[in-house]
Amino acid sequence: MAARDKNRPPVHPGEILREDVLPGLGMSVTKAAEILGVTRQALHRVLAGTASISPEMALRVGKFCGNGPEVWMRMQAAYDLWHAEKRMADEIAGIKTQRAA
Amino acid sequence: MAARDKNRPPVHPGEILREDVLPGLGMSVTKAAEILGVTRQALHRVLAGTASISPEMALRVGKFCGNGPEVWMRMQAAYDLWHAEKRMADEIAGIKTQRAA
DNA sequence: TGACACTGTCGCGTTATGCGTTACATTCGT
DNA sequence: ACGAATGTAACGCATAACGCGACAGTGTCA
Repeated sequence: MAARDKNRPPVHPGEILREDVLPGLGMSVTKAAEILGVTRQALHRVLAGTASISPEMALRVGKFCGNGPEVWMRMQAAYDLWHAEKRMADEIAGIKTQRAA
Repeated sequence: MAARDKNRPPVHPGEILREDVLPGLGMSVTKAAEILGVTRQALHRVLAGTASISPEMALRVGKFCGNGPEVWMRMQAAYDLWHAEKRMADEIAGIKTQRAA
């Protein structure tokens, strides 16, 4: 496993779709969107990183690729978490970890 | 690992908080919410299952418990996925898995 | 009994987001 | 040049997390 640098943002799931999955299948965005049952714009938003992988989208893409939805959910969670962590760093630091009595 | 029955819905993360975490610490909902930096109502919504664990909430609870946000993210993702899968079963079944050329 | 804290809910407003729809400009292959 | 695919943008809709205020029920303690 090539662990990613923790100081660098994780790749957006759409990046994988755009750069690996679709080229690997030799499939256009329009055609993929049609198969997925969403509009090409909705898929494009995911590819461009302006929309997240929703649970619904993860199910679609997971079935489309054959690797299941969990992979895409994990990628999205890692992405969301990294950005939220960066944004809330100060506030989180102020929360004291509790100890069991 | 005690794998859960796939036909039964996964536990909501709030259930763990309510039944294990808070009792283990002997802490009230009001006090916990205060430490987390959210309103007691917001925390209650999570405990009651009427709100999900957002990435922000996962960070708070993860720091609060000391086990990190990933556990809570995974629980929420499993919960969301199970319900979405149930809801979209027919539509997902209609998506054909693609084969690399 | 009365004062007080905790809890479960409800409603409202704010903000954010995924998705569909329509529309427009650009690029590319034939 | 024509058509297909693409990248964007704007609008509306539905959903959802959160804070805030309010109210009722419960339990505890002086």
